[in-house]
Amino acid sequence: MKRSTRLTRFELEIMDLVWRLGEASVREVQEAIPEDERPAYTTVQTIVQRLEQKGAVRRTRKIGNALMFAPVITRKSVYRRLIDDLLDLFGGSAQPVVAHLLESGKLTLEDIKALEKKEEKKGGRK
Amino acid sequence: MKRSTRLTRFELEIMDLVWRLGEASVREVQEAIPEDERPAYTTVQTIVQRLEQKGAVRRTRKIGNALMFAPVITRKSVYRRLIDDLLDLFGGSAQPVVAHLLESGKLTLEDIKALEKKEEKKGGRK
DNA sequence: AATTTGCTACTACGGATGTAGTTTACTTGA
DNA sequence: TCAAGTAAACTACATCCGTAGTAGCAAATT
Repeated sequence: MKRSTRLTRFELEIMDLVWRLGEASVREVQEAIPEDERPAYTTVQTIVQRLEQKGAVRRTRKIGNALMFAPVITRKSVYRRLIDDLLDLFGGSAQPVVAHLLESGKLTLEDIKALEKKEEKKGGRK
Repeated sequence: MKRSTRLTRFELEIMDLVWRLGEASVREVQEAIPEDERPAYTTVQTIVQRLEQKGAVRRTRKIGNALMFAPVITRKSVYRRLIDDLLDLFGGSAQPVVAHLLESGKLTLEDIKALEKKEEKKGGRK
């Protein structure tokens, strides 16, 4: 399987919107960005084009004279890539990452317990 | 406190070496890179210079005609920044990150149990 | 002292990224 | 049908990053 492309921060933000909207025009994506940080229409357009080149979204149809775009890659695959990249930086070990999360209070023991349960359930079959 | 600078992948790799060496010349850093992926001396030099500009390392002294460099920022602060950045992409929640780690087998329940213990010990005081 | 060696400083350059203006083409309302 | 409004395409551009060459100075060696 082809290794999913690496997306930049901004591309990620746009992808997030496309994922949420399911299918959207450039204009719709742009207007989904909070007004106080909304970039120019053409900026969003450029990013969407780049996402298209990277195979992250595709054109679905045309409404009026606007093209509609839909996601091609899944949130999961992108997230996995992000995490894998981070792990590489940490020498491949996940433990320090979790340790940091705990330390900074971003993750609580309760969170972990909840996840454990979920994981245990899944663990058996597979 | 000033927000620590964002380092690139390559800068991170170089920092890793500086941290490990404690104090080192550009040449020493370069030669600490595995031969098969060792970049040109001047490439490493450029990165070290950029790290210096970013305030990540500083010149300590001169040995012969070579400058020595030492880390200014800590591994911990950089790691924290990396993780915080990742969390931002995930909307600030750590849970999906850990869920992914578990799912991909990068993290086992044993790892978590070990971390839990460590954290519980620390948890009380603080 | 003169030559060689090694290091620093400076310069360069292509591709990626964030940001957006301009031109062209299509749609739709009057 | 013709103008007004949008949207797509194309072009632009500064900055960052990875990568490295070159010039010049300092140190060591003969």
